[in-house]
Amino acid sequence: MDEPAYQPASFEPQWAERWAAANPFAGANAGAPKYYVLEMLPYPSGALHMGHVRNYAIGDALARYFWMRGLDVLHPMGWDSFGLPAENAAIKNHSHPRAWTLANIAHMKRQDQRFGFSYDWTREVTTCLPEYYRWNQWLFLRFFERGLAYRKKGLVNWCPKCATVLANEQVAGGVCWRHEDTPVEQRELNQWYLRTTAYADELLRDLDRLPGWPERVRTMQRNWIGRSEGAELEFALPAHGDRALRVFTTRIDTVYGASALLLAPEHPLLPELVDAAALEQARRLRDRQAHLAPGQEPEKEGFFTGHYAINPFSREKLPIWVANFVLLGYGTGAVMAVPAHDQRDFEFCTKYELPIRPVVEPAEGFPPRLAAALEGDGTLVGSGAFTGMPNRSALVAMATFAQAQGFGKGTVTYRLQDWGISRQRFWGTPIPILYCPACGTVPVPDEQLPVLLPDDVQLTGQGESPLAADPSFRRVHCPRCGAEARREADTMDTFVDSSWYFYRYASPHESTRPFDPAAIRRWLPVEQYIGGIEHAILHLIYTRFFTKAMRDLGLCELDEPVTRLFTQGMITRHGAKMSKSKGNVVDPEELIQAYGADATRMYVLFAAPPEKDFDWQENGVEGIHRFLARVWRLALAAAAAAAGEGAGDAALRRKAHQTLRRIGGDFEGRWHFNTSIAALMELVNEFYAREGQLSAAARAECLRLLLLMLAPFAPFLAQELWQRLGHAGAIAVVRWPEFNPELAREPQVEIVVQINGKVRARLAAPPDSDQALVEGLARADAKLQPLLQGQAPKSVVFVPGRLINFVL
RNA sequence: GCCCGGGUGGCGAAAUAGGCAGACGCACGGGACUUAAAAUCCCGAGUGCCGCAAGGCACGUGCCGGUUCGACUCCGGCCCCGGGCACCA
Repeated sequence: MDEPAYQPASFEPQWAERWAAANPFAGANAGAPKYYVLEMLPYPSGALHMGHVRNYAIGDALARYFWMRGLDVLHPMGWDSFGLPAENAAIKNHSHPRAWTLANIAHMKRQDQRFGFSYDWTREVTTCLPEYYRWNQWLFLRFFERGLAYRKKGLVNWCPKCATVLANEQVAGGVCWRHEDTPVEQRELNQWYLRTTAYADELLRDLDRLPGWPERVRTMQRNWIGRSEGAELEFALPAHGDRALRVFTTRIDTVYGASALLLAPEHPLLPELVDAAALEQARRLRDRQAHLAPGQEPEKEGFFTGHYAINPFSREKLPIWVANFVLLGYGTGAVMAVPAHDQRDFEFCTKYELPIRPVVEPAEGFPPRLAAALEGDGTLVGSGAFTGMPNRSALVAMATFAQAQGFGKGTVTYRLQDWGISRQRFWGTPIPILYCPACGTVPVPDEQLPVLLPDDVQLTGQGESPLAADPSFRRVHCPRCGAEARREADTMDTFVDSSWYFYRYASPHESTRPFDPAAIRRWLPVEQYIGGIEHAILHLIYTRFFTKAMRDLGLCELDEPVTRLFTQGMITRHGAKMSKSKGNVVDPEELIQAYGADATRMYVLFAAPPEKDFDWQENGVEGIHRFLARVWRLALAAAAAAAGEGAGDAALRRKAHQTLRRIGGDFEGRWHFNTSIAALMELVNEFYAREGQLSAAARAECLRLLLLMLAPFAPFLAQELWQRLGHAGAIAVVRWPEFNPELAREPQVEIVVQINGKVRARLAAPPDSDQALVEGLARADAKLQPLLQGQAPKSVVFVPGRLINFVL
């Protein structure tokens, strides 16, 4: 009798529909300990790509496993649906960004459901809908009240292709994160900022409290925050009354060796010091700096301003220069040049023939070269009252002295800067602020939220925010004085949306506040977050900042939002990242057509450990399809049953329980699902090898275990066979089987006998045999006698169940 | 330059107590079934050498060295690949 062939298309869609209509998990383990597994929400660009499939296959396997382990699992999905591509598509199609976005969401949601991912769709969050973005506005206002949101005029990164401002985190190597061929320009604009620097220290310190995060990500965040301890010093400007130049240094111990003060070309004091021609020269230095290819270091350049400042320690008169390598955004935008103890200062001062004076004598053992003096510890020389002091001590003593004298103090400086969130775009959350000629900057009152995006708007992709050109949006009355006022026309960076979306999942329909604190206490923090490494310093710093800020606003009680973070590897093809422009994309939809959703997602897990990059293999999915068909035939075959106890029963049971141990270990440990799946294949191979020697009972029992273990990886097949074999209900809510160590134990093991590390014989022994027994067996072995030559071994190394090694 | 990863068959990989290197799969070869093909099932396979054969010997986890009875695994030095940061004072 022939069983029907394995045709996933004949049953996957039906289960997909049933699971979409009624999530089989919902409420199954209510009241049990919770497990919040979260995958980074996607931008609805149009269709799922293989990266999504990998991300969701990992999350879904975990969700399903922990469900079966009896935990109350929260596994939600949503849409990061504001952003530029929607706006560009709208310009192209003469439609509204909303239409394009919502159509994409509908399509991608169907794809998610077709894959059978176990999301709780009753918690779906869509960030471009007013019911979500009004809480962006509400949170912004709370931040504003606390001084965590503020507006300032300053130099910002501008991407000409995006036609908008970018945050520092969105610029890498001088180019836009979305347009890697487009250098970012500097513009001076009035922009809104979130005060991430208020949490710089905590964001850095708490990285040590995130052992569940990859070291790589923590390192990247540490570098990004870039804390350095040092001192700020004031250098008086005698020609400018009581004005002074503030300088940050980590080497206050070298202050007596300063030869000049160097200003960043954009330094705000510069216009007071020099004439228009010199300002123009400074501007050119800055521009040349901005247009460098990534990784390129320009030659040090600068010019003398004609002014002098007084070294507060030595009272020496130092020339003030402008230097291209001094950064306005770091420290105070001005440094003291100590050429004897800093490589960059050395290059600069050598070029412009400024004096070079060592003031730290290297400790003995250092070669008497300048390079050695640049680094390393030593004793101060030529440093006034501090001469003779070890430089480590001087770091503290001189800062203390400066503070006592009132011209400086020890400080900490961060590389991290405040997060510029203004975007000159339409498709984003409107910033809820008004500008009144009488009252100034006025927040929109809470009861007027949300500030809605208009439906009819001219999108051009040029110039300032499209909202600025919409008079009905812009014109408004001041809520304080009633005078005619103007609305802020910029919208928020979409990274604001994604900074707290997973809080919203906990109480997605809350209509009076962003989320219900009780629901947050129930579900947060996220036990396991899964996503791409590309967000290591964007999203993953912003969301940590939001958590801390919301905590200080009394909205939640968390210090950190995510306990464990997993960064999945990239899928490449022909060695390159998949992209439409390279024409090397693999469409998950086509794979479903050809091999089914189970095979597609299972291959992605089988191809490599999930944290590793892997290159797409054309016939890999086919191999998994073949395996699943093997399972199908095995489950539905009318196998000849052995009478009574089958000769293969014990061996199959053993293999099944060994598999249970391995897969359980993979889920609790490293998530090397490739080996979990390999273990399942071994089990199926064992089935085939033992076919005909199995009792009906043992066969049914092991088949049941196989299906349960398959459920996290190929849920449709597991469910379909579960039903066909006459088991009731949803396999997803069946308890994960208990591992039985008795059944998994080998009846006997092969012991490898070595002499001086060379394999000389093999012999069978009970699995828990002790050293004396195995040693006795080995000596009794006739072959071994001549090799031992009657010698008593110096020592015997015994590894239970593995080997015995005689050391002669 | 600094900081993280990584380097194992034709390919993806496995080996998480320092203990049989290459599980599992892809591709490949052979056989069974078939009129035939596909599908399926079974078998083979790191490299080299010896042997009619069963089998045996040597070498083998980027390179060099060390520790150890024994090293993909630990230690020291180096090479290569990928990623992050980078004139941060």
